[in-house]
Amino acid sequence: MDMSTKYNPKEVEQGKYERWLEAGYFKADVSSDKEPFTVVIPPPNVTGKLHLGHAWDNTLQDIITRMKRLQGYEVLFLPGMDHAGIATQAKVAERLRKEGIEIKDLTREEFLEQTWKWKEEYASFIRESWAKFGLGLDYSRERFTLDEGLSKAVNKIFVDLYNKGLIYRGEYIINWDPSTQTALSDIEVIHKEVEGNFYHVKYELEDGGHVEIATTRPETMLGDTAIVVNPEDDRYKDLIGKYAILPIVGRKLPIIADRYVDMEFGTGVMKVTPAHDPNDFVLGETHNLERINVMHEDGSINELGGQYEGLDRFECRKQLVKDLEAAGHMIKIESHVHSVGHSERSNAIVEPYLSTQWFVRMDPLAEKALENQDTDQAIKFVPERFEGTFSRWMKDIKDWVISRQLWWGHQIPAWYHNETGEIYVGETPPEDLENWTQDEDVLDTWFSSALWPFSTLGWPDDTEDMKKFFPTNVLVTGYDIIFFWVARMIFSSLEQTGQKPFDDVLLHGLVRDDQNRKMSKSLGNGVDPLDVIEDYGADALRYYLATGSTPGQDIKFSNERVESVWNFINKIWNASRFSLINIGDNFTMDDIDLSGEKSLADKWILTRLNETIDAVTRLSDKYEFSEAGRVLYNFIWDEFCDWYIEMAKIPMAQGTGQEQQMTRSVLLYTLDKILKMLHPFMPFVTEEIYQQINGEASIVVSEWPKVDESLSEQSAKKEMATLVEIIKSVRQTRNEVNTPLSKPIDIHIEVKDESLKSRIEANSHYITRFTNPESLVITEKVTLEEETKTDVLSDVTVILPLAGLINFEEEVARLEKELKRLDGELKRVNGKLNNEKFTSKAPEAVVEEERQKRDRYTAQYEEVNTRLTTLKSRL
RNA sequence: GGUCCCAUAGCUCAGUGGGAGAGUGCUUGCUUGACAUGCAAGAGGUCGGUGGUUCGAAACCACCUGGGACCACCA
Repeated sequence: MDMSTKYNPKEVEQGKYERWLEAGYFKADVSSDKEPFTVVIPPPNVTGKLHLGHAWDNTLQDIITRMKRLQGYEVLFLPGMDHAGIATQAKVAERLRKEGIEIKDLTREEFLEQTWKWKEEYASFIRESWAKFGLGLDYSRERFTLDEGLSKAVNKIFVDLYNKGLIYRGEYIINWDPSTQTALSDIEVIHKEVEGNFYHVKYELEDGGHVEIATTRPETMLGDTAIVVNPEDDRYKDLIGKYAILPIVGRKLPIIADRYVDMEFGTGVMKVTPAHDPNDFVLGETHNLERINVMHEDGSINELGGQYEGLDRFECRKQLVKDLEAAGHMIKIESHVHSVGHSERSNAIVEPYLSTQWFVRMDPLAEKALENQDTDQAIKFVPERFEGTFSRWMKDIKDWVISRQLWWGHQIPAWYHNETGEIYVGETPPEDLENWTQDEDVLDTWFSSALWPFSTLGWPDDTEDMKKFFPTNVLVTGYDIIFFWVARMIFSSLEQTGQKPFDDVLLHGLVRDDQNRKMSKSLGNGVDPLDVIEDYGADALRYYLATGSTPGQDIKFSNERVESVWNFINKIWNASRFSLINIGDNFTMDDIDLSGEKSLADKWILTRLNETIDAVTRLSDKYEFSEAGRVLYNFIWDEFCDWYIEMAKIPMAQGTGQEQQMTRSVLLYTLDKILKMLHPFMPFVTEEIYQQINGEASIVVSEWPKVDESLSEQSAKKEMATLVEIIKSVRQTRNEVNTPLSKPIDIHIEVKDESLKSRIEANSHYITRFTNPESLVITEKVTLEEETKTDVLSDVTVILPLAGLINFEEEVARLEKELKRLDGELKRVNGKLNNEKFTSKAPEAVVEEERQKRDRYTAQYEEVNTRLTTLKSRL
């Protein structure tokens, strides 16, 4: 045995991960006949280092897979990373800019070369973090969303969907980020409440008079092509079919009617700008209006903006407002809070923009995904409520813009004929390639992430991995990416493989700081998981993250709690030290023999161990790790350490050889099961202790504990409960009368039941051990003339003669209070039992429990009452 | 506007139909031979409010109050 008195995470963690990898414990064997269990890691972006959210996510995956590995499954925990198109491109561009290089001065190839370098750099940071976290990943199967196999899958799916008519190209209003100059999907746009203005502009009518139109984006009026009112609106009915004049520009705008207009809102008159607003775009389509796009891709005004050409959109707004005011066209400006879309990545204000893009037709895919939830193939969401989040989103989903005007990503497998303009879409380039030009755009990152559970296993090829490890078993991720990722994996997998991508989805929340703010780079409030590991060790961090909240709830990061986990691990460490010291060097797992005569402590702890194994297994299967962790914590600290080990010290100090052997067996047996149950939560320290016991053998590939009913004895629990009650009673009194354990006192225990009396006598050495009596008398009837403290317990009465230490009157008062309490309990219990509705409707077990309580309280009441009477007679 | 989550001890949070719990903090005592990062004893809660369902509600339902998240095209 070589263990310091203090748990040192750095020493413990040193070198373990490398040894696990060398031994190949995490390598999944496709030819194994064991049942497979598969988890794919949610691929982190290669944009930066891993944060606490990753640590949490990965810990849960690792706990699940380590547990399954111990339970005899062929486990595949597959690692990989995401190229993260926009985010990575932006980071690389930023770094280049710092080096004085502008992205537009590079060719596509040159830029990609730089980006691959970046990717390699960050990939190694990420792998270092995974190692620190202790993740049991099969690196032989590591994937990257841009690698060859995955690109093949992406192309195949693009072509398939195109051929099925589920991917199309067209000119529509999309969300445009003028900063990164790319299209964005709806969910990449973050809406924020912004203090803006409502500009009320006067549009003169051709025939005289005017209408008042309110807008929040006056610069878009440069692209107005109509005025619209509600056909039912009496105020404006007459105007329909006439013309208004666009201020400044002077264009004639037809006044049209459409029920879309809300008569109650604003002035009830709306300008229509089909090229710069999604609703106006739809109006433009139904009414066949011209689309005038007045902006360049960088958000500045183009030549169609006349005198404003070249101005940035917000500069143009200012200038236009000035000009409208000068021309007497500005009626009023009201301040107005409204929600404005911002780019998730660049935070630039998103411009609704007319643009030619590629889209996925969502309705048929969404329908399939929703229908699947009504079959026996339904995906189980944990917690359940997120299935609602998923289906609500799927139900009114819009088509998905998948093209991005970037370089870093999967270039769209579409080619345009240089002369005819004909489109070719295929997995391989057209044969006469010199006549064709490939689409410059790449696909949305999430298009490839959506294929992750099967593209990583070799799909579309009919690989052995696909056959063995797909569908995967559980996907663990944050609820914040249900739309981005989970939903898209589900419809993609159902469409492409005909199977669900995973059986279960376990959703966790977000990591927040101590002020309950989301941890983010911009706030600078992020906590680096590697710093936490440096201070407390990976095992403490993992246990904290796994048990710090329930599924779907956010976690408020607390250093204090991680520290208290460190204390717990230190406790485990020292309990193991005790065990190892006491079993000695020559006793091993093979020497465990539980067939001989066991002490009460042995029987009790083995019974409780069985119950703990059962509970931890059950709770973990339901992903209730905080409960499983609590059960383990209580068993280990409160029962194994505080009671069993203390009791085991007796035979170890003064028992016979046989008794010592049994104690060694039970100690080691229990410790072994404890370590195995803890291992998924804290892999490093459990491995260290396991190897202290077993030498080279690794706990990683050991076996999950099983309940052994032959070791359970329910009666031991009851006997133990009585002993604990007696011991606690004495301790309590010792505290009250300020008599430390070092000072022996006389203890009398009155037991009316003969068989209970003999059982307590047989175990009196435990009472002696914990209470340090001068004399211990266990008898049927105690009669003492001196002053006593009397504690009436469930089955026995503890009487301590404490002449001079306790006050007669106080003792009487205490007993009276006790009598009153028992009286209250009795009234409550009798109230229930006398209620016919209770006895007839409540389950028999519950009624029986109440009856037993009544009997116990009655006996206690009588006992206390007798004592009290005696005591009073002496006053 | 719609949907969802949260409200339990000073603090952080478990507990989802039959005895109000843990960690931490606080009080008191203890150099007990694994651990003072520990041991023992203790104080501290009308489980946000109101009403309902039930023999029985912290838990289930409705409404209300307060906090938070997400979704949504209101010019």
